[in-house]
Amino acid sequence: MPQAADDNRSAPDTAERILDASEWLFAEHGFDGTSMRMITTRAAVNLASVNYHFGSKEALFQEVFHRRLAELNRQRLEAINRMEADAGGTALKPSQVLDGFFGPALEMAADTEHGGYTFMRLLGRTYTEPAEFIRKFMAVEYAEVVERYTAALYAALPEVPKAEIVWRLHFMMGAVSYAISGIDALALLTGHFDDDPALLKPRLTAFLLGGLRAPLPESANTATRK
Amino acid sequence: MPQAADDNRSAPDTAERILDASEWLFAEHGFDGTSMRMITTRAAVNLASVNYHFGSKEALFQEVFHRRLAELNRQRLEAINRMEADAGGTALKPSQVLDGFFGPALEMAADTEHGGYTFMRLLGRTYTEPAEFIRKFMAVEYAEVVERYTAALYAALPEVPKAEIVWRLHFMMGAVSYAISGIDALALLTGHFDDDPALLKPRLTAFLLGGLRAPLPESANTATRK
DNA sequence: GTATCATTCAAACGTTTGTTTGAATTCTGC
DNA sequence: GCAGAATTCAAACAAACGTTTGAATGATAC
Repeated sequence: MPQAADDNRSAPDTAERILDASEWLFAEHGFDGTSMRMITTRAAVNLASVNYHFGSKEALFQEVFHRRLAELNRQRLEAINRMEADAGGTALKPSQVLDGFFGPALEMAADTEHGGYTFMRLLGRTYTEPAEFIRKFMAVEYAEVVERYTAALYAALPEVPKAEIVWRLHFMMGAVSYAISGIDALALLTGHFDDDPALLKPRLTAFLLGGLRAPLPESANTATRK
Repeated sequence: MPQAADDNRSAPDTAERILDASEWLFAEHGFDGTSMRMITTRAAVNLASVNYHFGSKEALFQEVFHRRLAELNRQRLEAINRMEADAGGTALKPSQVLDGFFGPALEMAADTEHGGYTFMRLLGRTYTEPAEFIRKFMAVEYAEVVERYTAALYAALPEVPKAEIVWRLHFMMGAVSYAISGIDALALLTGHFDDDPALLKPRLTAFLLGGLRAPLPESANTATRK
């Protein structure tokens, strides 16, 4: 057993090396496509050290997510707390809400030096991997943030039915996920891609806002706000 | 060897049973998470019959995709051919282009009886699985359709820079993919989901059109159309 | 009915999988 | 420097992996 599971100071760097190596490998090959030997080889540690430090492959996978998602959602909550305090009881603007929610994710995705980009690629592909144990802890990790931001969107768009907002948030998450993790696929489908990556955020924000504020479909116009 | 690889009449149903079983399993557990024994057990055929009929697990995976994508893209090409013929040289409306491209996919996704929904879930998660051999044949399978539809979008939105259109097409594919394959994830994040699935298409179309026609980001306003 | 093909089957192939073990080593507090 | 805990290490474990084999069964043609 390691001295203390949550104390990063006592464990020199073996655990961290494993996290970094597996983060990249999971993003590249998926959970099942990544073996313990691939991980320990890339991290340059002994094969048994994963089980020693994390207990199992599944537990390691969860820890890879927890490390980043905790920070990501902390930033999101901080952003909405600050914005709502500044607004003093009045509703936020839709663009503010989107910025608070997707901004931290896009910033993390822009960080190619400390693994942020790698993790966001992993996160994108994990949304569509419906493995049981993954979905469970994702729900826990996201619960508070989703509740706060959907409430903020309800207030920001009082004329849009709540069900519509939930759907559009879902669509937006898909668009963002693709924007981050599917760049390779895009390049493959449309030929080469010689564009400035720094332009991603304004491009994406414009697109999301357009979709979020789009006119309601006819079938939804008759629905009452509940 | 089977009598004839492309003659569905001579092979009774073993090959088809394998395709149906593996389609569902690949969607549920991914390529690496699905074993030959899971496939042959679910299809109720002998273990060796996959290699006999398809050659290998990878070749089976490709055939699962080819079977559906060939039909999907055939419909897409038929749709754009018909629309452009009707338009007689004038540019199509953006909503028409989107309908031609995403309509067949959404219809397939609505078919829960013949595996269409299962396949679309599989397709959604496969976009984010960057396995080498998968990306290769996806590019081939999609080449013609993407070329035709991007060209139609260029003509439909002459005031929008081409690079912007390519990006927005990418965003839209992400939104659609999530809309189809990520419903479980959405239900998990936002609580239960008591909504009419038939409303998906109008909801999604409204969102996509809003995003596609959104005002350009400031940073792109200065860019010239190339 | 016999020859010829396609297909199915049970069994085994050699690898690779995640995990465990117990001894060797390194670190920590005194 | 010594006791005791934490960590690393090489080796092994049973189980599962994709694929191959050769004989048994099925269907088709003459």
